[in-house]
Amino acid sequence: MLTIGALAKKTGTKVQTIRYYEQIGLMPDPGRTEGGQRRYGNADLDRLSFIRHARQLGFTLEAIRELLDLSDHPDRPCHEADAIARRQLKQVEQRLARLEALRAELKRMVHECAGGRTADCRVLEVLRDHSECLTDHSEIGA
Amino acid sequence: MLTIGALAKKTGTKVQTIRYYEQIGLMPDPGRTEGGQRRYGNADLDRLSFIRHARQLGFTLEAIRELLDLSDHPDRPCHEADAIARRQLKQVEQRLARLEALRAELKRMVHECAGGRTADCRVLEVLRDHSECLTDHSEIGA
DNA sequence: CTTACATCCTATAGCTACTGGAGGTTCAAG
DNA sequence: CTTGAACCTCCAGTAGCTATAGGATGTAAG
Repeated sequence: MLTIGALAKKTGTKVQTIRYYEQIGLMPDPGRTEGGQRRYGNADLDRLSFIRHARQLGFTLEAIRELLDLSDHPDRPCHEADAIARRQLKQVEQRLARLEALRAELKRMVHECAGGRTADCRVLEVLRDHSECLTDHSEIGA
Repeated sequence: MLTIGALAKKTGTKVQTIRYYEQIGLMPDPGRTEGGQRRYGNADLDRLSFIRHARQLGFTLEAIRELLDLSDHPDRPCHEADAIARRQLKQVEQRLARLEALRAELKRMVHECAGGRTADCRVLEVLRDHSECLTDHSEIGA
């Protein structure tokens, strides 16, 4: 039986994060000691490892909820899990494309900066005038 | 003189977002009509365009605050603006590297899924067992 | 001049995925 | 039996918006 701190260490999760996962129903209510402290077993360790791994691969908590649900029903067909993973892959590829465009633009900005007064700074100039951009980057964020 | 809605349309920003930028001090308090509605001029349009463009390039609002500050003082040396852009470029490159690793892993997962029962699903299996991964992807997010 | 209606106003809450702190309790070692 | 690390709950905060409620304003048509 693991304390929450031991489970946290084993999975590379913060204690608060585990409690948070419990709160939102991603982790089940664990057993408790008489004094009210949480104690975890191997099933909990597996489940949390799954969650953390999926997070590292960029899946949202909602997607992970679905994946866990599928994982809990071994007899159902697996095309749903496949679809979720494909969706994730697509998103990653879109973000990659956007980031590559950003990198090009930033490189251009930085390389053209001669290091004089801010009045002549290419970095600021490019930000001021979108029409100087070569790429589109219309969507926000990355 | 532009209404907030017109300014929003011109810059591809939501009305609420403009009010939010004002609230956090990124946009100045605009003039108002007798009835209390905001009215914007060309300086506001330029400033908001600058902000939006920088956001599209992935700069945080804090970085944008610095860039705007530099932009407001044309006689200062510009190495700070350059440093901010370089920092941003570095971050973008790091994210690119991570996303490329994720893409590889997701591709492998998806391609290995044969489409049977969830019990045999490669997607779920890989998530369950991190040791099956080829890449590291230890940091979270993307 | 009035009415209709789109747009505006403020204030507040919500989103994702956590993280941190205050103030108090429990557990295990010595 | 005492100490002190680790636990507990509850609440607030992060970034960067977005959405809603409930009401006021501005403008164009009749």
